[in-house]
Amino acid sequence: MKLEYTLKQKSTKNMARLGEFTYNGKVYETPMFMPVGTNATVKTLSPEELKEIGCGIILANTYHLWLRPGEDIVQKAGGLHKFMNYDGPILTDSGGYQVFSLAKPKDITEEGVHFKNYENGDKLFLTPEKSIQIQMALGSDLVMSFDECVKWPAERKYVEESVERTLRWAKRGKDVFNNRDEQMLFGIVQGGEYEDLRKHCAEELVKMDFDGYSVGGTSVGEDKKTMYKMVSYATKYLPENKLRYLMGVGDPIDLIENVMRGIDLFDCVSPTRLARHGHAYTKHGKINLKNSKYKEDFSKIDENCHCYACQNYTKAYIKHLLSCEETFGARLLSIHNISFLVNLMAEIRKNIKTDTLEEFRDQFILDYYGEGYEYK
RNA sequence: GGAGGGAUAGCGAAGUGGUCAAACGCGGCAGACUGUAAAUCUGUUCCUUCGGGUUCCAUGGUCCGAAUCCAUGUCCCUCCA
Repeated sequence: MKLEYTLKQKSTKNMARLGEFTYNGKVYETPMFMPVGTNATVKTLSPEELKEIGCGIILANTYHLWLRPGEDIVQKAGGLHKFMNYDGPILTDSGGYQVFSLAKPKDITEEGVHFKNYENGDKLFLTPEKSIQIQMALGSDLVMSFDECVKWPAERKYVEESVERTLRWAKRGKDVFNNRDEQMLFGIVQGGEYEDLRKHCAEELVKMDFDGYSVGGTSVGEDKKTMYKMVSYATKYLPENKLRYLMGVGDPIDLIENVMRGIDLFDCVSPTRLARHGHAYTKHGKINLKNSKYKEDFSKIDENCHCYACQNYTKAYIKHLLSCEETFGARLLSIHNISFLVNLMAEIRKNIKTDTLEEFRDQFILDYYGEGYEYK
């Protein structure tokens, strides 16, 4: 059954919103953070661990699963949920980010985008229709339109053309999707840092009436102030009764700031990638457990954290695991980092209820960055 | 006892007269990472008051100039007895 969003409460001071949806009989609250599992697995973690952490929606990637193992195989397996043994909601990205990360400008055409398989050199061509068909075959719950995630900075003229193309692609994808009962389709707002382009893109998508809306083209190298503007320019024109998903954003402070700008869903590779690279989020900022100063530090990663890693292991032990390149270190840090963001979202929701999000943000910044923090 | 080979920065290993403070790899120390080509990538790694100083087993020598050539010594390895 299609997941249905209900708006429960709005802040009186900013655009923050509290909402919920039910999936397989379980109620999930938004705003929410969604960990990324590109290849139908959140790197190093099992579905059971994800549930224990308190994750709701997780992500998978159309592009990667299309190439390997192929959507037909996932379909034969009984769909993505069965294939990867995750019974919570799954969102699939459309391949739009790979337009940003893998394709060159000349590879982008009106019809679709040419890619070269980095594994074997095969020529690939992904179209909006194909992306939606793959996602339908995968059976994810939240399906993303195929879009162009534009680099930053970009010339206004280019962004203008790109937005129009992304709108045409959204329409083409939607026609193929044909309002399926069991899946939601999201339109993606692009438009770079240009307010009128964001507005135009949002309004045109809303006219097409999607099940939810994403804000894309952020976290591509811009400074935080610019990112926040991009988000405001988009959410301002989106309907209140639909989910809004900010794609690829996961820096802790960005979660708070963008909830205040009306975002419900976030995803980011940071917690898992940083974990594999030895870093941990803490209330007092990000730390690098590989640093020699943790060699004899027998304290928890974060005194305030109740995750499995913090309950049972010390910094010194995790540092040791990282030094030996033992995979358990990356797992423990992945558990911790995702927990940190999941817990942060819970704190955010609590503060929306009491309408104290701004005070919460100010205190968070003070704890995390110390005095004199400036948005960069 | 005899014959040969070798000793280079924390480790492994290039280099065999000037362009060598010495490639490269590992290890060490840091940094980066935002819809994952990422358990990856980048920087740094003799000392320094940034002028320079002291290095390639040790000592002596040849040469304008030596990690590189010669002599002696020390240690290690292989083979033959």
